[in-house]
Parts: sequence; C-alpha cells; structure tokens
Amino acid sequence: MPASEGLSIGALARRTGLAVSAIRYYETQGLIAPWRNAGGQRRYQRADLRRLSFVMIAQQLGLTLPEIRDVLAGLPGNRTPTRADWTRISTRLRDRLNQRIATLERLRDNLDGCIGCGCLSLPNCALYNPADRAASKGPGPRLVLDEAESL
Amino acid sequence: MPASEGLSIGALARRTGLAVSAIRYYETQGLIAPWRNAGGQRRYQRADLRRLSFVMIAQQLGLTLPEIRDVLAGLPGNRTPTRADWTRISTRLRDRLNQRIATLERLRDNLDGCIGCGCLSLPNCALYNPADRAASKGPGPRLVLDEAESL
DNA sequence: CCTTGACCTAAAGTTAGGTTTAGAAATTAT
DNA sequence: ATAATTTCTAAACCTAACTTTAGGTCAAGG
Repeated sequence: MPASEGLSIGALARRTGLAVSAIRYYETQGLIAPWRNAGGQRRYQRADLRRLSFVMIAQQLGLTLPEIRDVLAGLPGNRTPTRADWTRISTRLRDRLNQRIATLERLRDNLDGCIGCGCLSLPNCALYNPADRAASKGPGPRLVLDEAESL
Repeated sequence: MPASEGLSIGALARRTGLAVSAIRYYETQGLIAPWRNAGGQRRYQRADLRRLSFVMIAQQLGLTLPEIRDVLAGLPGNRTPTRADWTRISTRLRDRLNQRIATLERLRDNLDGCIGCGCLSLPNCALYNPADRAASKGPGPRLVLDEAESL
C-alpha cells in the first residue's frame, strides 16, 4: 500500500492517536522532521512513531514543547535512534517525574497545614517551595510572598 | 490605616502574591466576592486571604477555576469559614492529589517499557491508561489508539 | 488645595497548544 | 476515467487564565 517508502501523516495519526493537525503543528515547533514524497506529501520513518509517543509522555509530565524539543535534541541525528538512545534521554524525564512526585507528596502531607496557615511564608509549607510548577502557563501568578502577618 | 473596614485589593495582592488583575479576574469567575466601600472600591475580609491561598493550591493540582469554584461552594455562606470548614473541603483536593501521585508513580515505573513499546496498546503501559490528565487543556490530543502493529 | 498613588471599568491583547476552514492538488479506489 | 479520500498551505479561530491599556475616579500626604 505505500506508494513510496514511509508512513503518511494519516497513518502516523492513526497509530499514535494524535490528530493530523497536531502532527503538523509539532513539525512547526521542530519536534519532528518528515521528508516529502514526489507529490509534496509528508512521509515519516517508523522511528517517528516512537518519537511522537515520547512527546506524548513528556507532555503528561508537564514539559512544554520547546523543552521536549530540547530533550529530543539528545537523540543522534545521523542514524535511527536505538532503544538505548531512547532510554538514555528518558532519564531526564524520570528525574523530572521523581521531583514532581516528591513535590506532590510534600504538598499532600502538608495540606492541612497549608490550608490552615494560608500559605504565607511558613517554612514547612509545600506551596512556599514550588519546586516544580508544571501548571504555570504564560505569565501566571507571581508568587512573591512577602512578610507574613497574622491571618 | 484602613479607611473603613476590610482589606483593599492591593493589600490582598501583596499578601497572597497574586496580581491585582488576577484577583479581579477571579471575581468575574465567581471565586471571590468582595463588597464595595462608599467610593466603590473593593473591600475584602481577612478570610479571603485563606480563600485565595486555597485557590492557588488547587490550581497547582490542576483544577480549573470552575472546578475550584465548585469546591469553594462547599464552604458556609452565612458565616466566616472555620478551620474545620477548610479541612473538610480540602479532602477533595487530597483525593485528587493521591490519584495524581499514583498515576505518576505508575508512569515512572513503566517509563522504559513505554519508551520501548511506543505506547501502542500495551496493557501495562501507563500512558495507555491516562487516568488523570491534568495537562489536557482545550480539545487536546485524541488518544484513540487503535490496533497495535509492529513498530 | 494639589498631587501622587491606588483603584475603577471595559475592552483588547497574550501564550500555549492546538483545531477549523477554504480551496487546491495528490492518491487511492472503483 | 472518475470518484472518493487524503493531503497540502495559509490563515483564522479556540480555550484558559490572565495582563495590558486607556481613560477616568478615589484616597492620603504635604
């Protein structure tokens, strides 16, 4: 069924679960780089399936697309990545994941205390040390927190 | 120093670390309801400090503003919330937090397997069971995942 | 009294991460 | 050969959660 070599964008979409439009968008963001066939249509390597899966996982961890692009830059450019290559770069995700788990556990353990204190400059307050704010998009809250007075 | 009773929006902003514009925005979203002084300026209760702190924590857990509004609706309307009131409604946050921690731990434990498998319909793949997608804004990826073929 | 800084509203702009639309060209199926 | 899918590009649109701007008003200090 392949006219020439490679997967079409539709095939890639079906097999990753991403929308075609999302895959094209990722290309504009430098996350994936297909070649073109004679008719100008995008063609992808099989390794791109794994690449997009990696993008999806990294997104769940709260990485932005530019961050994911940077992580992916750790893959070899001159050859198809091996499983060892993938495992190597996913170490960075694992570190991030562990940090995030630790932050959330700390927050859970301090939840009552935080609610009680209003989270103003208590040194043991998890919110006061927002190590990893996956949620912060755009400018977002400033989180300055000057002196604490009584609530 | 207070002209009349209550905190001004600037005072509230300084003490929560939020931007003044954010606090006004929260009001349009029904998260907080100040009264107005004679000159038409917003005045807040001290309990609103805690209320905004709660909003900030809930946001870190990935709740949307409408969801937070709903949780806050569990506070008594006719009196200032007690610490017990706050603890009661934060149970919902704790459940959410525990779910999220579990998801991330599962993902961490399967990370290599996921990268290796390309995350296509392996039953033990954490991505295949995205129980709690805090990151999903808007329409987002479809995550359909039909049949797995060899990668 | 006058000035300065905090505050007001309404509307428009911003960012990330996409989707939708429109119209045309390529591919695949019959 | 023709019809039905897919794919193409560019540009506009979308949502959440805010910020910025513009043009005025309020409050506090000297």
